[in-house]
Amino acid sequence: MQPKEILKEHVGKFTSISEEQFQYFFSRFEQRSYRKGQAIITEGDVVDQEFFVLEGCLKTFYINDDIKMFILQFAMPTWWASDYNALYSGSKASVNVDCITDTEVLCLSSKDREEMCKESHDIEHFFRWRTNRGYVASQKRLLSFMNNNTKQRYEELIAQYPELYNLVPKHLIAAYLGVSRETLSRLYHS
Amino acid sequence: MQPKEILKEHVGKFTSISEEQFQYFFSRFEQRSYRKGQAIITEGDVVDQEFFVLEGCLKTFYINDDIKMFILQFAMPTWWASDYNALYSGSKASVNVDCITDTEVLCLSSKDREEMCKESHDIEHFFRWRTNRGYVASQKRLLSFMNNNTKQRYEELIAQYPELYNLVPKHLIAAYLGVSRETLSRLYHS
DNA sequence: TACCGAATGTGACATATGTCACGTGATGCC
DNA sequence: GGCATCACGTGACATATGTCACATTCGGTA
Repeated sequence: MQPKEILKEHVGKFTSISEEQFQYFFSRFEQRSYRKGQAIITEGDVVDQEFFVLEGCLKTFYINDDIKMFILQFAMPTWWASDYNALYSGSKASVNVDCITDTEVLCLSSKDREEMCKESHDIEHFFRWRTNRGYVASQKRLLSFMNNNTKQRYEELIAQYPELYNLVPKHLIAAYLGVSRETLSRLYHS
Repeated sequence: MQPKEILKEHVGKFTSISEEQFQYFFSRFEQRSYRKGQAIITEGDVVDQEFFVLEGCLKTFYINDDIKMFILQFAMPTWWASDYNALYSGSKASVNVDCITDTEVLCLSSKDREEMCKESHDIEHFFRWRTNRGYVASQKRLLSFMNNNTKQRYEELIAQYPELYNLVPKHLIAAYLGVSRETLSRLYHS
């Protein structure tokens, strides 16, 4: 499927906009290719863009003072990634985004997003529902963190994204679940 | 401060709308009073309203199969509370909302929210930014869960809401932090 | 081919946390 | 006044998890 169609199908899930308006919407995105391992956002960067994944897989992560990595999100196709705290507040990035595999994204600047939201009620509607969905997903993950043990969270993750099992090294899965790689390993080998 | 002024100041933080439009916005809310301990949303309910806290304190919580409570949010004045998963998806409530103290809220139905968002671009803009803020707060809490230990999370919470220290029983603080009340107690008594 | 580094598994041990039990003090209600 | 309930602290112990150390496997590369 072409990038334009992927985005259109995604937008169509939340709102109905005219073909003409979609063309305009799409024209504001810039397509980019990244290689496996490449960084997209690094801690301390000025963040003025967000990324819609067409193909491949990104991770959003945080490195603490003890050099431990925590993964906030794996961004699979049709998911958005950025440092939204920095993006919305104008502060410097406190999290990193990089590529787990070769990845194709559509990139949208904050300036373009806000301009389009101002010009078009429909587009603002789309972004409201996109964030609604993100908020609910984030709340669900929080609840899962408190309520489920590591094994349950692992199985939940793999059930939701079976492709992660072969795509992503286990120590990254562990960093997403918030446990050490040893603990994850012992979950299903003892 | 009057309810109308509290809401107006809150809305003004995210968007600038005309006095006339704000009057209309406000007219769609219904003010309600609840008593300490009273339930506002119970698991299994149909959820078609959200609540803006004017005064007092709510908690949003989940009870798991082992009858353990996990608190997703304390809703202080000018915060919103509901089961947003249920509210946005139309499913039945999976979380509960009740009153920690006597509480005054402004209540808005989903129907009214969506009607107003459709009628008014400015109001849709407001709700987009409200959810943006909620999303960022949720992400921060998730990160805090993974990165900080219980003591750090406790101090972070009290620094953010000093009034909680005297307002809320310690076992509820523990349920927010995701630890047992005994563990919380030992944090600062041993 | 030989070597290196990354990913993974696993044993040993320390630490954090949960669970259960019990005691105390404060509060509210009959 | 007396009783029940709740909030809270704390000791004892089990369990889960982190940390450190080391071995193995596998791909990629010189």
